[in-house]
Amino acid sequence: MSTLKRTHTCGQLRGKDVKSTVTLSGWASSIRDHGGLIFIDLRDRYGVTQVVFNPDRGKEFFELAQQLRPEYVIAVQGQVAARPFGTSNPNLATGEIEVYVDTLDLLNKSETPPFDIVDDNNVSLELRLKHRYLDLRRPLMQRRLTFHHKICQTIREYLDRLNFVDIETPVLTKSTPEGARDYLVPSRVNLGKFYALPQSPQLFKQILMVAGYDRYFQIVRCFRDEDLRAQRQPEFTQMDMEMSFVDENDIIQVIEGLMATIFERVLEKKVTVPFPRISYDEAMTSYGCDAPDLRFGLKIKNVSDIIQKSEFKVFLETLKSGGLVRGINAVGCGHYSRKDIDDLTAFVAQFGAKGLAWFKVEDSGLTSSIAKFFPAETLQKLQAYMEAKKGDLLLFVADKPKVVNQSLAQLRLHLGHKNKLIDTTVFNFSWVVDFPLFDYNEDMKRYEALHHPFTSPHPKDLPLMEEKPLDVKARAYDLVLNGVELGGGSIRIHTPEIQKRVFRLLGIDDESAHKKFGFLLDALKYGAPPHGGIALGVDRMVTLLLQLDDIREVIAFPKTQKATCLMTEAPSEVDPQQLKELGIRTL
RNA sequence: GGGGCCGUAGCUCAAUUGGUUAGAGUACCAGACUGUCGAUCUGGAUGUUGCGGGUUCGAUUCCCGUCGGCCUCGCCA
Repeated sequence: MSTLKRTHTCGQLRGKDVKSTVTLSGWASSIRDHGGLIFIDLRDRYGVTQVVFNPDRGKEFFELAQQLRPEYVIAVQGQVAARPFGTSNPNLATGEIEVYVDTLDLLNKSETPPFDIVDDNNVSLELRLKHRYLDLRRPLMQRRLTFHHKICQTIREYLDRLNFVDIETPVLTKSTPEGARDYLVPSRVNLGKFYALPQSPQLFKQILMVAGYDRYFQIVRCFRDEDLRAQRQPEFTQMDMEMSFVDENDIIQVIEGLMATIFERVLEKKVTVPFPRISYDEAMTSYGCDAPDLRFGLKIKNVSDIIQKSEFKVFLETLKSGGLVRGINAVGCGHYSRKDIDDLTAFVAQFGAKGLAWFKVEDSGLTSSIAKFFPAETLQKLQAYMEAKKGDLLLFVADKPKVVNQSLAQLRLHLGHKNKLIDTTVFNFSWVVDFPLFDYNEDMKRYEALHHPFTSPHPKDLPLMEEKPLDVKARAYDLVLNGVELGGGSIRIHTPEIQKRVFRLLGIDDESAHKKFGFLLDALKYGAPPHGGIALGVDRMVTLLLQLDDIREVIAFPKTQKATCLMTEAPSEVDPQQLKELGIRTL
């Protein structure tokens, strides 16, 4: 049983502490045994302090010190001393001093860890996740999780200051088959019935507005049973908020203030507000996607008009069947080889593009294997319109709008990274606004909500709803950082009449609307205030602010791509008795 | 559900065209060493080449299946 209790942390002692007697606890990190003298880097969450064992200060503890191995847990008591001249370590915050140990307490041994507990150990994610307790012991991971904590703490303080109330919403709730697949939880006391884990607290926060909590927020776990990506986990955390008696600008201002506060307090950086706003149409036209990376150019241009004066069948037939021909000017890529262009063609093929037409810009103008199908005048127009100079490479995709946009959006990012056009030191925020309210699903032959079915249409578009639903704009807004959607929100529908009209357009009849969302429709009847809100992906935000590209690097216990936890081995089979109680049988 | 990459010592990797004793660095163990901080020096031990099958005189290498990890398309209101 240890009698030593720490007086300081391992990151605390400085020159001014010399001669004081201290006790430190932590993990033995680097052990350097010189035979007659042993140096150990003692590590805890706060830093590293070098402790020195000298046989002159007690043989008993020196012999014990010889038994120490990496990751043994110890407490030491001793005297702080300035390091001898020339031996201080400028890489360590505590590098001016060391502790001469008088008493050593071995609190616990450790097996040899499967990997070194250091920042740059270069170990596979698989092994790190299996022994996450060791991985999280690395200072790097401790800094990341602490950063995550500070972001959340700042969010809470900021919103509290603005009178927001943190209110918890249920985790066991009702399945809403719209949107992502639900995680289901069987109910023992209601055999054959299921709860769902929330994809977001969307409906509850609207209900809270009806209940008069005009400023709500929550840092809340959300669940979606869909396939994983580096940026996507089945459970993730959202900063969710909702306000009453507001319009788009109020929400946007609160969030801009929040981001500015986070940058100031946590990153100690300035961020310029307000953030630029770009319409959905402009985003799709110039960047091919609704979350454009505005850190670089290479804008997409529509050449459907210009190339009508050509004999290139691929282009002409695409236009005839309602497709588009669009392209980008890959500035300075005129030297690309046949193979380089083949690689780009293969790249866009992933997104459905059947080909990639190209022109190189030379002294004589545009050259290409397909140039012969284009009149000289058209080639000149093309070059001028694409703002192409000698040495540039023009790349075009002809296809259905969806394929053209996605291919070029990805190609643009690919070229941006490949040619180092992106300043990775900047944080570029923008709002994407004026989204369409509906999207047409070709496979299902029906309209779908682009955002979600509770998003309010622009009032001026209300008359268009039934005749031209695709022309109706939504009062929705997405926050984009460096080409990644940080989150989105909208002003909601607050009258049952409009909500019913939207449901009807989505093919949800009154009966099923009542079954699925009856409680919301009921609530809207009893004096629902106008309201709106937003939700931001916290893990995603932290990842971006730390300039990482994998969300698992900032989540303590993430899942693998197959949605398993390598440490706990969840999910796992359960006792047949458990299933029996739930009235469930596996197939 | 589709496409791709990977799996060799505790860890990170190598191993010629398929070739006979599967190597290196590091970690580990032992010894030496009173100013190291990636300690150093000397020595030592370490393999179901993910698993199963096939082809072959011979498989880490080629083929099929399977398990696991990663990337990606679809999916993610």
